Amino acid sequence: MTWHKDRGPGARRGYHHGNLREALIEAALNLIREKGPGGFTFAEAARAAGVSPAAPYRHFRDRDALIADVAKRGFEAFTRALALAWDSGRPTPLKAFNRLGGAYLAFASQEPAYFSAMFESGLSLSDYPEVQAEGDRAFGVLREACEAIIATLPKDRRPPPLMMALHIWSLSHGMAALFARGDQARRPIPMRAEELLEAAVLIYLDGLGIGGR
Amino acid sequence: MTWHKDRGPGARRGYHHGNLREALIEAALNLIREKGPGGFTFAEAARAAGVSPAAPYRHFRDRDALIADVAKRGFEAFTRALALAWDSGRPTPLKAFNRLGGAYLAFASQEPAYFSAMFESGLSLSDYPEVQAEGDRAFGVLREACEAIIATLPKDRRPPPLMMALHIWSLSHGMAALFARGDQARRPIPMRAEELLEAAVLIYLDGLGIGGR
DNA sequence: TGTACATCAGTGAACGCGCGTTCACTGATGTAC
DNA sequence: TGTACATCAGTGAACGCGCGTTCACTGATGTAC
Repeated sequence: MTWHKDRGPGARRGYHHGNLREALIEAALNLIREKGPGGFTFAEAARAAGVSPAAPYRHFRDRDALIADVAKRGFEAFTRALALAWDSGRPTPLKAFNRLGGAYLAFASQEPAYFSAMFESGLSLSDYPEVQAEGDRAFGVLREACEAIIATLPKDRRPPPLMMALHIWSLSHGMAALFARGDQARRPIPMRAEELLEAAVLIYLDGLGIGGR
Repeated sequence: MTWHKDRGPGARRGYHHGNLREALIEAALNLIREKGPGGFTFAEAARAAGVSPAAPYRHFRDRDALIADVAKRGFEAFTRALALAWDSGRPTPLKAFNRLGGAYLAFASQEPAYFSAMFESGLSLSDYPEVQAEGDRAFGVLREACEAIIATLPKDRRPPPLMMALHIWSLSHGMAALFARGDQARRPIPMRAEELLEAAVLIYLDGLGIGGR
């Protein structure tokens, strides 16, 4: 057992932190979770990481750059969660599709800090193309799923995949942002958001002529 | 023409502002529009209104109280816009329903400051019940519209109105927040958000067995 | 119609605070030979 | 394997700034009689 290999998360080695970049991001997530994306400061993140207020500048150009990094990581985690839920459409596209919606809501609920950094931080996406790119990858999972669903329809009744994907995204996102988010801005409703979304998706798919009655 | 009656908006009478409360709200809207709900300060609102930094305390307990008032007014305007679009379901519930969706998107696009104060300011709704109440009234318009649509269905195929209203709200809100908002957080898509929403609503209604093919 | 007075809605100076950022610096780490 | 040196990733003190909030105050307005 040596000092160097066995320190836990957040422990300090001495003069050099060793993992400051990660520690700052972790601190940012905690602060955003508690106070929203507005109530997070560079200085406080430094303090939480146990480091002088000048240290973060070795890793991030400024406050926005840190938030952008958080948003990017959020989208990476989001993409993983969605892809895991979709699981290439197994066992059936329809079942997998419903899992996908559930995963969207679960992410908003369990990772409110990521969620608000990704969607409500006010970052200009054009200033941070790498964030946008990760967001596009997450959307790609959704679109892929829509394409698989569409493929089960006869050729003359297939809707444009982009349109369908944007519909499903809007529906899921609206529900997540209004009723499923994991912070105090959640609006209470007398039912489970997962079931609400599932019902909406069923009706929508029915409207497309899929599954059903 | 007297000095007292003819001053324009924002003009000062002298020692007493005469309309400070309104001026502060107007200033807050401008600041939120430019910098988001986080980038708005009590002090700057006072400056914009041409008044000392202590003056706002005569009208608002603190910064949050001002934002809450902005959100409340936003919901009032929103309710009016939705009710106007719905127009009691004239000439037909279906046509009016589509106008309603358009009005939702138009509000997000034309009033981004209200929109973000209402939905993204991080206010705890339970701390400001009057904001929640106004939000509920806006939702009431949507629900009323859904009930009118549902009434056109045979009795044995009517979905629960609350469920349908929450579906439509989620769909509209997601689209507004992602693709139709009037600020820099809007995500560009290669089609008009209004048409995208209209298509989604048609498919959804079709799934309910309304209108159609 | 005047006058005295209460109330209202501002002023402006002051406070303590935390933030973002910079600077010259220094301890720790990595590498060339 | 040592040693010299370059580079990296921190320190800590300092700065100017704007914020929120308070305070005793005062000018303007409204009202009772």
